[in-house]
Amino acid sequence: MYYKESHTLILNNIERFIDLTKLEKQKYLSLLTEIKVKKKAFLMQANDVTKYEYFITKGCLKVYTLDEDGAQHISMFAVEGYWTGDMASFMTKEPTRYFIKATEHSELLGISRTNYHLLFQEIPKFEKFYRILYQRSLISYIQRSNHGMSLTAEERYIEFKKKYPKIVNRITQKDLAGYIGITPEFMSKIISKVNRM
Amino acid sequence: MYYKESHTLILNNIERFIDLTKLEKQKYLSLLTEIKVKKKAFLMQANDVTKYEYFITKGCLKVYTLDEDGAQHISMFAVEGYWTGDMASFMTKEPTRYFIKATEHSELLGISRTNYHLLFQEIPKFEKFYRILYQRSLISYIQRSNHGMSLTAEERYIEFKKKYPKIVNRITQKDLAGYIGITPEFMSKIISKVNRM
DNA sequence: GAAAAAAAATGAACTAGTTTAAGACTTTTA
DNA sequence: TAAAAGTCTTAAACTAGTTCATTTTTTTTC
Repeated sequence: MYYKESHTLILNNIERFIDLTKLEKQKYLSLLTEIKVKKKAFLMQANDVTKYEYFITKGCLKVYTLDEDGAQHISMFAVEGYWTGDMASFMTKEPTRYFIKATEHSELLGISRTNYHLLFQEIPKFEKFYRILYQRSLISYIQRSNHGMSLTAEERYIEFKKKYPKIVNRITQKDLAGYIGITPEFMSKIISKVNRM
Repeated sequence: MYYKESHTLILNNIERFIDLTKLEKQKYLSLLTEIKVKKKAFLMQANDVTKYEYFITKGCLKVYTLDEDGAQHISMFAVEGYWTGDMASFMTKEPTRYFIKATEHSELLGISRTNYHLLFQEIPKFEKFYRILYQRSLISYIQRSNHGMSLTAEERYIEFKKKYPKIVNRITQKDLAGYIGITPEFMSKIISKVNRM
């Protein structure tokens, strides 16, 4: 039995934490929707009520909010193998404050709210999968929220490069600045300084 | 059937997300350990391998890391009704980088690593409980990590007061500075400025 | 309840990061 | 493939936040 590449990718991701029978895999895959997003297109915009949670099988997207001055505060870059979306809006049906924009042509698998809840009824061990997935994300966000408030911008940049060496080369300096939490001008200074060292 | 106050508190917390039978409640409570921590005593110190995850039934604790200069970077204040610990160390058995210190005489219920895993075998619906608990924590940490890098210290202070009005009065200004991510001196200036407004 | 220790306030000199502006370089689009 | 739009660099003037030092106030301890 062969799966297409995107399906292999998502099943491998899930089988890090739980085992699935062939039948369960089929059932699971049947609950997903394939989505393509062209470069510069939006997967989500502020005030949307988001209907899906997403798994990226190809490409790169940035998740961000806009402040009054129009500056982008980027909360994550999502590439192949990452999960993304706005969980708050997904769960509560409240409109989102986030934008999700493809920075490359991207392909995703989405699970709708209905199917997300159905999934737990049909294959209860997905509770375990999500329990562990959220637990791990939580660990890294706790760290990020601390570092954001205690490290200098230069230290955060060096850490980002170490933690996500593959992502650095796929995004613009401007977007990286939006993630690190500084202006593009200061990002430019930091990079030239760090490269000189 | 009556439960003691601390047991009522933790059961109510759990029953926000799942229903439990009397038997399940008894089973669950039997897996917990009661812990008391005197003011200024440590529940956890860097390099410990943490054996428990905690639920606070009384008191207040601060969770923090120390930097090279000895400054405390506080990641949370845990009061009655909150869950705390170091999930990374709890899960992986790696030594923690965190300190958890009681800022008031505190009482907690702890679940050991063994019992945590046993719990999922004995009462599988706890997977759901933790799935939702982690999901909600994740939502608020994502927000905090963004705000930490995009709001000014004054904005973060105002937001903290709005979000945790009861906690503000229980902690020192110095500790609040460690949470906001600034020096105690600048915290003092912000507070006097905001009060003047 | 006096002495000691810790927290809070204030101010002056400093540094990390912002703003504004302008020119060079790169990518996108027609 | 030329023009337009966006990105990157540099620099000068500025502001948010730090550091260090001192005094006052509050809390802890014996």
